[in-house]
Amino acid sequence: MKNLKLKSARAAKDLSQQQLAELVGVSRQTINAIEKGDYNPTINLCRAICKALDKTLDELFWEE
Amino acid sequence: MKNLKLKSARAAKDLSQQQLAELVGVSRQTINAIEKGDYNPTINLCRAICKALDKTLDELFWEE
DNA sequence: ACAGAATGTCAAGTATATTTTACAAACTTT
DNA sequence: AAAGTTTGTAAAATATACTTGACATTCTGT
Repeated sequence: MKNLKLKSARAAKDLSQQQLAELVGVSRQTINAIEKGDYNPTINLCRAICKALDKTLDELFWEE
Repeated sequence: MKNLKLKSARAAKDLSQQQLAELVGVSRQTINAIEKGDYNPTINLCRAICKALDKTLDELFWEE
């Protein structure tokens, strides 16, 4: 399922997928795929994304 | 670095690595490696572990 | 001390996360 | 409307998460 929390946290910082990708050291397609929701990133990448966006794991990656 | 929060949360539920592995559907070696800290699990596995141990991502997998 | 369970670790294989290249669609600005 | 940027998506290659099997070590109970 789509990760809209990530998408909106990124928007709140006015970053493009490309810019976030560079900040965390992955490709733009990886960020796109995570937002699109059809995959399963590693915890290290999730942590890097959280730090870049000033959020926690629970805020961006928890789901019931 | 070692994940002692996971190790102690597992101990608190009185589960062996083997039992936790079965609960979340991975091998015992995978749980062992995560606790040992020398690798980088996927977020889906982290979420499954959290649910099995009644913890959140921030509680078990956040690090400064 | 012995037996059984739990843990640590290693090597070789398989599954899948991530990259690279590339192109099309949508949105923004001039 | 044209040009530039952002996003969506796909296929092939590479890196790495995870499995399987096996053995040694430590811990627990009898």
